Amino acid sequence: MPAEFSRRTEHLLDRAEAICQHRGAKLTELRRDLLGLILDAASPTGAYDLLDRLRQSRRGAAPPTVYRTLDFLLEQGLIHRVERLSAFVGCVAGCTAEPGGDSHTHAAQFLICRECGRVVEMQDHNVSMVLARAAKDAGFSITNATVEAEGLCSTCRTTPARRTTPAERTRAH
Amino acid sequence: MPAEFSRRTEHLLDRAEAICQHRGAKLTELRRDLLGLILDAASPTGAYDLLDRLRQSRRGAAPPTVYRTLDFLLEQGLIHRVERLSAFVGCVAGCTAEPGGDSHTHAAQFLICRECGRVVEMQDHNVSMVLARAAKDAGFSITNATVEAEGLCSTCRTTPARRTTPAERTRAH
DNA sequence: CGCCGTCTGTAATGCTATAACGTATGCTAC
DNA sequence: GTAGCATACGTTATAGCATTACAGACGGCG
Repeated sequence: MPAEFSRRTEHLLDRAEAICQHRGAKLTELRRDLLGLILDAASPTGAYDLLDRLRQSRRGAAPPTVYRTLDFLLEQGLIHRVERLSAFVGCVAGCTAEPGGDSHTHAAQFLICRECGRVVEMQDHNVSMVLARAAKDAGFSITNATVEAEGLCSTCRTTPARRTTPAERTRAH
Repeated sequence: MPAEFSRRTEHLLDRAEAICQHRGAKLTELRRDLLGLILDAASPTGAYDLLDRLRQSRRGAAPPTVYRTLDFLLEQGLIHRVERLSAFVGCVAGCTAEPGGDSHTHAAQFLICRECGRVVEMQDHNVSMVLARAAKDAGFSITNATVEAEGLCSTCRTTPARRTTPAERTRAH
């Protein structure tokens, strides 16, 4: 049976399902469950963490189960991979796009706070444009870019440092 | 005994050694050898590939040998890590900086051709500035950014596709 | 029905990175 | 000189991330 998620997540899942359907792709129960786990997590989550959680509803799950499903979700633009963390995070923009929307790839940038570990997703057009421009000057046409910045978030710059653990971040909401 | 490298690489190694000395860091024989291997390779190289090559001059080398040394070289700005490839590449700018130069971190961007696999390093100020600006608007101060774009290089856009193997790229020059 | 493509299960393996502990060497202070 | 300390490196084991390869299940379609 399908897993249960927060109201917000269930809503995003329904939108994602509509988007997939419109594209002729199937958001199967497995895919829906995994996407739900990712969307419900408060921060980027590793593949094996997801596997552990997935096993609570699917006993037989194994690494390929997760990686295959992640590949699908990445292709559909419903999640992102954060390279520096080897972790995956939901893409609200991808899940709420108009079902008719053409491209499923949109440029994102991630800001990772080295103090509290929190990750923020930006979708800044200037960044993508300037990067594309610079690449073009080098004779290069970009299809897809990874932009991940490490630094301090506004909270951690102004308050005494306190690093949250991954577990704290993961289950919050 | 120290390993032997191309003329160009030996020259870069000498410069790197001067830079380290100026900073009070020691470019030991191990570190020099590994940096030489990285600089001599024609493309980003994985840690275990480097380990294999390193063993030709150091029988006892093991993963920590390599990773510790890579950490040192990264700290000194003599190499970069390409996240998308889990691989390491020499930084000519880092190896040729003025020994008096202050910061050893300079922003770099990588362009990875998905057809031929070649990687180009850019150091575009606009990209760093626009990214820093966008982050600031989100209340974030960047210390360090990963920018890696995938796409097609000028050659691969104009000629029939022909993907080189990692091995071909690695030993070229 | 028989074929084919997609999705998932299962076992094994490979690649990337780190932990933990030991040894050697060189520097500084006394 | 030697005690104390820091740095560099050796060695063994293990943790963490990802893929290969093959098999079964299921649905659509000629």
